[in-house]
Amino acid sequence: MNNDLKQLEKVLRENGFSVTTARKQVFITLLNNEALAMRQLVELLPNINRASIYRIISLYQSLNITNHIQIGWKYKIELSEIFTSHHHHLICDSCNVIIDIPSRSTLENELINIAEENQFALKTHQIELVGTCLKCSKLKIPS
Amino acid sequence: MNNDLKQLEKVLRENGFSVTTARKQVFITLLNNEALAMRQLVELLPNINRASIYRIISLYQSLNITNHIQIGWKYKIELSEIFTSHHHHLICDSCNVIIDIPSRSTLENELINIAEENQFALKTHQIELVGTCLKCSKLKIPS
DNA sequence: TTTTATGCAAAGTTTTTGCAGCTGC
DNA sequence: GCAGCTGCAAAAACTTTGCATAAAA
Repeated sequence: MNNDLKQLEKVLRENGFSVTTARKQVFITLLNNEALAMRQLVELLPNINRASIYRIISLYQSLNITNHIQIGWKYKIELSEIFTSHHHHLICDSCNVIIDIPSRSTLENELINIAEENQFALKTHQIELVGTCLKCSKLKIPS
Repeated sequence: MNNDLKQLEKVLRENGFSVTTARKQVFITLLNNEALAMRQLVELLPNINRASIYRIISLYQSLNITNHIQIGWKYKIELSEIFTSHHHHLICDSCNVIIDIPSRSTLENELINIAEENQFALKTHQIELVGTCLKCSKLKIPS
């Protein structure tokens, strides 16, 4: 069976939660897609009730299975670094495309230092770079 | 007159928007407070209509006067680095306190490089470190 | 069989919209 | 005076809740 799915089951069981069809389906959907808005998730899973999807994502948040990423006023859900390689985001403020970029150790170490200096037990972090992608920059009419 | 307020007026005028009482009040409220949820902003400004506050924040977002910062499912609004010194956030997942930390050039340069490598015209960025603050770590009952 | 999760329907929140009237320029 | 804002009220979108039923352990 899929390795990621095994990992999901492990996390759920270790924390005393059941492994259900709905929870697996939500997980698989996130695995097969880029970051999704709740609305998209609901649309992609018509056989699972809206309220259940909210409850599942809420659980996943608290178990650190997913992350929220902020895009302007809205947010999207993606699997956390337990399941995807750790990365950061370039977000185009024109076309809203999200480009995943792998992290690098210099950056990561810097963050670890900052946390230590503030006596902060770091669990996770997010870096979002907001700007304009090459395609949109080119499209822009020069003033 | 307040220097920050002058700067606000400048940004508004340069982009062809009027300087109104409501816009100044929203700005001053953000200036005098830590990051605020929309609901708090609405409560702090009972004489300005809810819808207007949304419209103002929406405008401020697009002019880069404010930023959204993500806290779990929710977000808060704060003034952008035009008005506050550029900083990042340590967010405690237990008590939700937000600690502002000044940035450092090594970190900033690293981000600039990443943007360049991806041919991305960087406008702004956010870094959130999520974990547990010293106080909450101490409170935790060892298992 | 007992506990835990889901579906459904309804309520609660948050955000957006259209339009009339007021303000800033 | 005109263009652009704001207030108001209503709608739309999003999220949460309680309880009956179904699925997991």
